[in-house]
Amino acid sequence: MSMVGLESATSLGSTVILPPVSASTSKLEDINPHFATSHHLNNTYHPHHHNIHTLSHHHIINPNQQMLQSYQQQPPQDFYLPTELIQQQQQQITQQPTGTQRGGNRRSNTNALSPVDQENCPVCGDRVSGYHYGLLTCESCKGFFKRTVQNKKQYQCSADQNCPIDKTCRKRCPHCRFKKCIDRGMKVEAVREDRMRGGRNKFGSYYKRDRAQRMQRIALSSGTNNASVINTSLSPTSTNSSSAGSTTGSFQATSSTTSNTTSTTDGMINRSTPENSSQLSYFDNTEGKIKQEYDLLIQSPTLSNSTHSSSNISDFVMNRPTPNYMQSDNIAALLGTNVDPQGNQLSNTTFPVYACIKSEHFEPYGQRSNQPTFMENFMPTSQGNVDYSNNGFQNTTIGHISYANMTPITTIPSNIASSINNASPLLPICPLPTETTIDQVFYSRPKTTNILDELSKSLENCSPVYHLLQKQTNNVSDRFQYSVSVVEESLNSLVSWVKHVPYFDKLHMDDQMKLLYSSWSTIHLIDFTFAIINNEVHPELNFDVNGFRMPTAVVGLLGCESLQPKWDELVHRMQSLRFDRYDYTAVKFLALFDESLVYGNGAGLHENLKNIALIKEIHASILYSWVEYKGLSLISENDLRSLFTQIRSLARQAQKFLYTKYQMGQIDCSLLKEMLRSQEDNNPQQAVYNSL
DNA sequence: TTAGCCTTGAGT
DNA sequence: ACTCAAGGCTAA
Repeated sequence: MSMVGLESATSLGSTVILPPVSASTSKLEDINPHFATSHHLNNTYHPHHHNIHTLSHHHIINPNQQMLQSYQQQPPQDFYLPTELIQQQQQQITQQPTGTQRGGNRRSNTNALSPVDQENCPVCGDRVSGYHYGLLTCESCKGFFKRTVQNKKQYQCSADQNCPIDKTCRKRCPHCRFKKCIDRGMKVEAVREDRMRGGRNKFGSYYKRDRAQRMQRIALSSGTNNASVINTSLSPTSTNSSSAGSTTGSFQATSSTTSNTTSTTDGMINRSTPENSSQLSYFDNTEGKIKQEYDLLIQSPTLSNSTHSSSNISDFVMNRPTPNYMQSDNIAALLGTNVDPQGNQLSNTTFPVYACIKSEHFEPYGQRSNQPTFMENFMPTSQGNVDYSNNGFQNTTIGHISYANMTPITTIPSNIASSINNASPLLPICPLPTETTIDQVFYSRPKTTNILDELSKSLENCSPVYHLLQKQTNNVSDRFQYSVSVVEESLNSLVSWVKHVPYFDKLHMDDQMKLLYSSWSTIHLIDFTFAIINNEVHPELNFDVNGFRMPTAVVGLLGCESLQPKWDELVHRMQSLRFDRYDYTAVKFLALFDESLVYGNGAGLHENLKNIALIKEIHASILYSWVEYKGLSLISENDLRSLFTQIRSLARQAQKFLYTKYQMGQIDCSLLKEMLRSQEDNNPQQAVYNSL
């Protein structure tokens, strides 16, 4: 083996790994402080200590893995290639000479139209050798992932847990490499506990579907003589009628041209995890019935052969984004999904990182019929009261609000039962909040805990503003383009971060996207404004290389320099209110959980939010906490609301400015374009931001 | 330890 | 019979 980078292999268990490169060169996606230093793992790998520690062995659940990240340009519509074309393409793949498809050299036939040929490993950028543990990866990352899970290794990063990972330096920091594997969607459950070889697992159908989509995208983007066939498949009649659960979207012919070049420092890594990656949804309740259900399934023989009805939990285990967002599932893919094919909400789902599974082949699961289905766990039992101890609502609070004393109902009239699926995941099963309930929630709050305290913990996951600014120093032609590139990076960071925000991650993905669409510019402005007034970044950017200067605030204003006077006013007001980190946290989360924000004036549109009640609850709680915090300084709630509104208004004006730039074709960033496009998609009749 | 190649075996 | 994603083996 050739020695790569700073690593040198010595004797057993003593590979020396020198410190990774500077954190400033890391990818935003790698910054994931939620990544648990698993205490499930036995072997702690300390590169600097040259030894291996043995820790106790017990399972952990990493709440971070609710959603898979996907970094590919996403389809505008939910349509598919004709089955014949897909089959044709599959034949091209399978008609390769046997014996040449081994290991890393398989799929070397360049004529084959296969994802394996087209993709780079989403972890390190090396050549993909096939699906491994839920993801198209290279052989080395497959092996690395397998070793890590099988041997329960625990690594330690000697830097800031955001080391870049690419083909040349993937060996330097196994901690960050594994983190990236997880972040990109590799599934520890696919590593067999009993190490049984061969056979198939329940991911098969997912791989098949994903492969079909990839081939479709490849076909669409290749612009070959298949084009005529493809185009006919894109008729409007086929775009909106896809059956839920059967598809995961397809690909836009023009979208792939810009998707893989998003500014990142480890440019070798294409954004190439499975688009619309499905995820395993799972209750974060070790004792819970849901997990038992999950385990039962995941240890089961192949699902496709199971005798289960199609409506059992298996439908929820591998779930898909809803077709509604196929036109914008760049974000959808980044967010992942926690909705089931029927569009019901899967809330309170987390992902078992170190739940390495037993082989599926030997595990009996005949008792399954005695287990409640996933949805049954949400529903009242017919025998009596709901058992909250096992349904995921146990000890649930919003900040300082406890719902423990709520009385569940035992039967639900059919006309309101359907609303339960859209109800707050934080509420016990209770079809409609009563006045009493609301009173209890909002006016009898114990002061021991605070939702902002809870939410603020997730801020550790945010990329600092200076980091965003630092990363965008190349290929910048002018101030506006620089701003746009930073905004794009900021959006990447935002989407990464938001997945780990408490409560947000429990929302239906449709809601998550709507909130993101309507809050991104405000959050971006808040981040930059606070960074400036808090002296985290210099108020002026000076580019020696490019020869231009600009106020940092302009970046916060999405490149709109004419808004600077208004921004100055805002800052003046913030400073007069002694705007501090707590205020920053409050405003940021108010912006995120703002149901009234959705789509500008959005008359009635907020009703489209599936979890409107929860979002309102959270918003109110945040405001309450903020008022409480500011209470001693003679600032009224209205002052705070007004400040928030002012920030939001400014951000929307900036967004309006950017939208005109977008219409003029001056923006070439995929995420940003999606954000700007969203206002068209969702509100074509209204000039969304006319309400400013 | 890594990573490329090999073996396996349920699914098709 | 073939596929392909698991696990295994082993040179570096």
